[in-house]
Amino acid sequence: MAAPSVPLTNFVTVNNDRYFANHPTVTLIEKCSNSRQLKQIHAQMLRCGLFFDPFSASKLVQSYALSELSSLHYAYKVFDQIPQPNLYSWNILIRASASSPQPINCLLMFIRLLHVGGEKPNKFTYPFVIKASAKLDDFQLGKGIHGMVIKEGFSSDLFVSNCLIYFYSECGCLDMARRVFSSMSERDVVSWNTMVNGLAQNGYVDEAVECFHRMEEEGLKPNDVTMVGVLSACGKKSDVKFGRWVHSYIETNRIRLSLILCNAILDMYTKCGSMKDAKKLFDKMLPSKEDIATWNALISAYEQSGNPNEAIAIFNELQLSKASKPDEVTLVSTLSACSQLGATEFGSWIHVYMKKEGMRLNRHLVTALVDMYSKCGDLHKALEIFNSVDKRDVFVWSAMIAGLGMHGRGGDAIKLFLKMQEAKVRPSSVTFTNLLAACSHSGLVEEGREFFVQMDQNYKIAPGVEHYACMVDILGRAGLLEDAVDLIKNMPMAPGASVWGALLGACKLHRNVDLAEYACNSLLEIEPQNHGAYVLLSNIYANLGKWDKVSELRKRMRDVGLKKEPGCSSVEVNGVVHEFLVGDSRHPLCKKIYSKLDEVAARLKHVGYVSDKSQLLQLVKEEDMQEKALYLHSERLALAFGLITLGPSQPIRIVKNLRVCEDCHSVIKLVSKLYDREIVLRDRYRFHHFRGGSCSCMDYW
DNA sequence: GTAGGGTTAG
Repeated sequence: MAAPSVPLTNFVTVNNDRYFANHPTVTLIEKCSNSRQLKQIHAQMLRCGLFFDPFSASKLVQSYALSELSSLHYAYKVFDQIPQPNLYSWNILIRASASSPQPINCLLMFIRLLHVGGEKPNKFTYPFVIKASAKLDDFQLGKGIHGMVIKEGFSSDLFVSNCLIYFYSECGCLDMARRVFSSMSERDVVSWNTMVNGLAQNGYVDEAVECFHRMEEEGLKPNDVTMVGVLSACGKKSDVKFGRWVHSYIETNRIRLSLILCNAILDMYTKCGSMKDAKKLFDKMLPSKEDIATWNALISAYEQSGNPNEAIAIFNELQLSKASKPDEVTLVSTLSACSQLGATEFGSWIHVYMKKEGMRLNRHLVTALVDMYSKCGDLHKALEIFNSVDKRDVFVWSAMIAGLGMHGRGGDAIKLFLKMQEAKVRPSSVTFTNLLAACSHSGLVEEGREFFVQMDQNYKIAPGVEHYACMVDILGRAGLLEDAVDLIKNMPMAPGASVWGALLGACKLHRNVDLAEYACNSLLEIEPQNHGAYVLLSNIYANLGKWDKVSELRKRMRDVGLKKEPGCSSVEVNGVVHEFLVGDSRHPLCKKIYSKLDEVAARLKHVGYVSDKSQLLQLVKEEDMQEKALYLHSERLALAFGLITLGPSQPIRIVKNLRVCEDCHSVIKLVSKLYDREIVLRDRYRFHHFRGGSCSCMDYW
């Protein structure tokens, strides 16, 4: 005789489950306050046969899968013991899996239900399966499910439709989201919220705001979730005036100030550049600090307002206080702060922390890691992360293209862009900015021109002012100054400061003084306080020996109350970032640093090196002092400190706030050879990898 | 004869 497939029991399987609906043991399930009690009831149900009643078993599965005592894994095991699970039980697991870290299980269960379930999915099944498709970012799958929804007659269900709007928005297919939304015969607040948020998330910010107004007109009362979407749109528009209006709207309409809503307001002010409003709100929020979201808001506020040191200080405070555990959002912002500082060691530490905590890499984290490793000079590591993930969205691709570009690997950036197309990921306007910047760093003129045309014609992305600036940069660096000027003259919008800045840089490179004066004056009309413009023009004059013009310019700077932005370089040693200003003597190892510089100078002289003083602002007339001024450039102090403190096999990674001057560039090249060191320098525009006496930029920057 | 959906970040 064949062995029975179910455990041997004396109990009879009960098919008429109605009988047990109000069984006292079943009603006890909901009263359990810990998992031990739940397991006791479970045992009792097995003993008396109640477990084999589908209704009672479903209540048990529900408790395991969805209550605070939940263990989805255990719920699955219990489910597999039920001889004939009812649709309710199936739906419980489908629902719980959709919002679990492995939404794929939701679909596996759905398929199992279709094949062996013996019951058809109902209106409670579909919303979760659609949600899981959205979380898996699987457009084809979701579309297929949408087809089933129509076929099975659930397309008029409010919940199903709302989920479909959510799904299509998540996949970036706003046309379909709008179509579902407008085909609905009734819409509730969730329908509107999903639409407002979907529009805002996909960058249709004006339409999101319009949708919010329409919602009001149609007599629906917006709630906190609606306002989060509207604020997200404000942040993306950088429209602080409207943002303040929304803030007061929330207060006058007494909309529930959930923590997420508070954070969204905070975030909006930060994005609009109003740290004053942000700080005011944050101080009011302090009592809820044990919540990670509030910490996140503060960290990201500092990070996004250009105060990365403060952001990291808050992160450390959070770690020390143990008030709350960092989550994905915390790490994204903190990684971004590391990117700004070039703090490789701290950034890598966060990466290790994530692995240790078993955090799943979401797309935001992947982007942040790729960005951090790229900007900290470790392109190899950035590529490793990029290659290790199989789902890449437009942000991940764009970040990697930017990374390759800033390291002077324009050709590889273009190859990656082609791969991105093979992967059928639609490039955004940011992708093209990064791609054009990559062409610029590598001097790829024809490729740049081609992409500039393609983005408009093939991808229907109209070039913005930033794309024009890149294009002017590409043409200008290559010496095609006339083409650059033509392009500016034919721009459909007013050329911004970035466009004139690019032209000015090109003029400096090619020593075109007339055009430089024109570019500089145009730039100063827009930004009268722009240090860089004065410095660049002054360098051009100095290059040509027009000292009278230099001093005239210096006077003009003084008149508008400007000082040259001091050069500042940093180098990270053992996780600590050391900062040096030009001519700095504040560092405790100051004496050693200067004697190292003397040694470097002597060795350089020995190999016949002569310094190039053409780029100095004419601060000092004496030859001797001029040499001294170069000598004191912040990147050299950082370099000397790196030589003293880092082991011979450790690369010296320097971050500078301004562009590296030509003389320092030559010196660092020589040092990399004489001292057999790998030196990575990040300046305001790009990376320079020095090794064996040459630089990855091929002296083109 | 049990039940469900939408929110902050790069």
